[in-house]
Amino acid sequence: MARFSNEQKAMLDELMQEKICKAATGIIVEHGIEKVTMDKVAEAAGVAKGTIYNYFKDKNQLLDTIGSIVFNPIFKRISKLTDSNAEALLKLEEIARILLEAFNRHKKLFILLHEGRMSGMSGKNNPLEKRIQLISIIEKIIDSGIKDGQFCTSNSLAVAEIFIGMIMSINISKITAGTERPVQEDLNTLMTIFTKGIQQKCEDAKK
Amino acid sequence: MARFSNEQKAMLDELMQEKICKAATGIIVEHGIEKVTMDKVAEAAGVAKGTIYNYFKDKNQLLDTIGSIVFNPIFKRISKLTDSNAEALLKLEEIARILLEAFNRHKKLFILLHEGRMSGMSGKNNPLEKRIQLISIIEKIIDSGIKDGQFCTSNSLAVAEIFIGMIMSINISKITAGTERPVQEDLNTLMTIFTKGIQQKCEDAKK
Amino acid sequence: MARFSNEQKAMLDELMQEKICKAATGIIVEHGIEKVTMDKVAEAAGVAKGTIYNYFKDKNQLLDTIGSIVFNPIFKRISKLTDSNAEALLKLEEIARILLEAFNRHKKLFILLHEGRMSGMSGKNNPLEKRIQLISIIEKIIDSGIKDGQFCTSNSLAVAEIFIGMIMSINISKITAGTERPVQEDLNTLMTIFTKGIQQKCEDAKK
Amino acid sequence: MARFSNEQKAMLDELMQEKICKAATGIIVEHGIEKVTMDKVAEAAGVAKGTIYNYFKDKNQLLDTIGSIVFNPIFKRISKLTDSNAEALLKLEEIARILLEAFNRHKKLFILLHEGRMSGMSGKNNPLEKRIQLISIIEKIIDSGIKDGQFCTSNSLAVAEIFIGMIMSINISKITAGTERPVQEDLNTLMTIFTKGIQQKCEDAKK
DNA sequence: CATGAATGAGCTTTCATTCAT
DNA sequence: AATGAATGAAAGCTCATTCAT
Repeated sequence: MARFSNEQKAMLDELMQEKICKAATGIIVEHGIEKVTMDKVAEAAGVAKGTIYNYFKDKNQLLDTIGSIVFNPIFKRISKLTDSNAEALLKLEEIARILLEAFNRHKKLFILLHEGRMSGMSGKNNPLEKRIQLISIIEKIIDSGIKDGQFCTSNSLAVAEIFIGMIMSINISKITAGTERPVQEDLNTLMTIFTKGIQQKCEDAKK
Repeated sequence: MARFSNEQKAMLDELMQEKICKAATGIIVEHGIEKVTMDKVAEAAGVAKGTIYNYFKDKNQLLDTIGSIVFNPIFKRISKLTDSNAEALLKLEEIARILLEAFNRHKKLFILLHEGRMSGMSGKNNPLEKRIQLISIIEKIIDSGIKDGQFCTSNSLAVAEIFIGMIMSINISKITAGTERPVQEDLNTLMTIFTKGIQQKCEDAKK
Repeated sequence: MARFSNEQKAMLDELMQEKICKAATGIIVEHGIEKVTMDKVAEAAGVAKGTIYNYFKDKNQLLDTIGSIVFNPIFKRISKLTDSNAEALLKLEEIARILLEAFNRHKKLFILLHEGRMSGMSGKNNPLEKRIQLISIIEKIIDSGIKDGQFCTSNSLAVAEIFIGMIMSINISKITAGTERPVQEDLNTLMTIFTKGIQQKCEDAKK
Repeated sequence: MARFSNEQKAMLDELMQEKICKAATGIIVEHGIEKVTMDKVAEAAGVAKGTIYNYFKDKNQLLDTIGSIVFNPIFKRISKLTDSNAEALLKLEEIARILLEAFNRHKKLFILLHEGRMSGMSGKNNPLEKRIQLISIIEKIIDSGIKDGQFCTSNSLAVAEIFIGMIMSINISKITAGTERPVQEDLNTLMTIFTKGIQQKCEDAKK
């Protein structure tokens, strides 16, 4: 391979990583993460077992990478969003949209990640860790909405947890029950409930 | 062993099953499901490894049974509830309470089950399967609420999915983020949002 | 195996350990320690691979045990000797005899151990560690011989190292070159050289 | 590559072999022979893994060559010595000096070789084989010393084995126990014991 | 010739399951 | 029924060697 430039090599590397990740992802989606063995990944990817280890330090790193593929774009989009000065409710709607759309892209993999089944995944890409990050982001948005007088709730953390649950549950059902609805429809249903629920005037709550 | 009547035998059998399940559950809760080995279960239960196989076909059946121990009482309570003629909103609140309380009782075990980490769990006790059952029950309650003019939504299934997601997300956070709030508080937060969200007049929705 | 008493069980355990150790030793002797694999040990011992792990925590412990089998009796005999109040030269001769005889019992294994090829062997049974212990014991005997006016040397440690080297070298040759001489003859040759070398009067040394 | 003459090519080959051997030796000395992998050798030598195979048939041949690098100069010096007509005792002293000094030069590498840990080393450079050669040379010197009336022993082979053992044991201790003494001091201790031991008058032996 | 990605045999270890007692 | 020693398939990982470029 001495004939390839660094650039080309990097591309080939990436291609290989992608091939292996796709193979592993396929197994996860098809049979669950606990059925992922390096042998099967190798076979599915059409490479030798040893080859995987040329691209990933070990099984954990492979699974981590798969996690990153799902999570990184999501968090990048959400980061951009939170930095903007859109109003709170719009931000929340956008987060919901991002998560619903991301699901549509990654399908079954997404729910497995969300469910925390990726026990092999270490620290920074641990799905449960990601979930906590997400909730924290949402909590802050809700807090800012309260400050602006848009929302009224005495427990923004619980509300954030609830909000993320609403979204994820829709995603989970799309897999486990095979429900098929356009993202926009789900987004409307979800935001209608949430908006009404949280936008009430605080006086109402006191009654 | 002709000394024992069939009845007595059945009782002994049940006792033994319980002993083994408790041992296994202890390990799950203490160290996570992936650390459950038949050796450890046997040791914790104070029986020989082979003995477990006299009461459970295999490891999967053992894990299944543990799943049942958590889910059965929940579904029994919910069944009773749905058969009653309480009004829809009250039924939903009661389901939320049952699930939030069940979690408090079973703690870590519950979330492991919910998360679907119980890879060994087959069909009928598969947590995801249970989730679908639950959603179906909730959907029917919502439908009846719509018929009664209490609720207004064009997609009762999606709303049911959202409702279950709200509850489960709170439970998940109690483990993963260690949040500690009284069940009643969470129930209030949750029902406030949901009630406002769904109780809207249908005219509002049409606008 | 519930029918066996603890005593009988212990005996069977010991027999099994012995069987496995012998199998492993055979491979070491025949092909060298680096060719020892758990597969081959299992096959040679006529048991399944997993069975070995019922008797030894891991490969290291197996190799350690083999080391102990050789070293423990030697050190037990030598301990008894050093505790006695025999005169220094006699003690040394006895140590030489013990080591030469031990070799005859353990043949090729012994030299491999001595040579430190047992890289897999951990701490306490590391052959090189044992060698150091041995040298330390001999050094003390020489020191006591000096105090008694029997020996004259300015560096008892170096002499101890030399003494052990003489013995071991004879043993090594018995394997590598296949020399066959009665232990007593080698002992005579060895002690003649060593005695004359060290028993010189100190005045001689000063000249 | 027609630009290089055969001679030049041979020189380049040798340079390359040296570079690779040095890299491998460095790893052996630094981390032990069991840590030598072709990857690491290639990296340390600054060549590609495949390149090594252009200069060495396989890993064994590489290790063999390293052995030669240590042993060849030793045997060359010893050869010269035996061909001379110095008297026997002087020859032996010189051999001891050569081996003690060689050790000081090659340190850890030397002992690894001596210990036979170089499992990969085949026939002619097998350290144990070298040891046999060495003993044979020493035996002949002793025999000539007997003929000259200098030495008196009934078993020159055993004495040769003992002599080599004395030297090697000192070397081994320098590594394993970290003893540090000047070569000359060890040489004195060693030769004093050996000389007195073997120079005895034969009448003494007969008593 | 040099390269280094790909290979796959081979390693140690785990553990669900069986079955003689 | 109860036992637990024996089993061996299967896992993750390493590394000497090959070979297309």
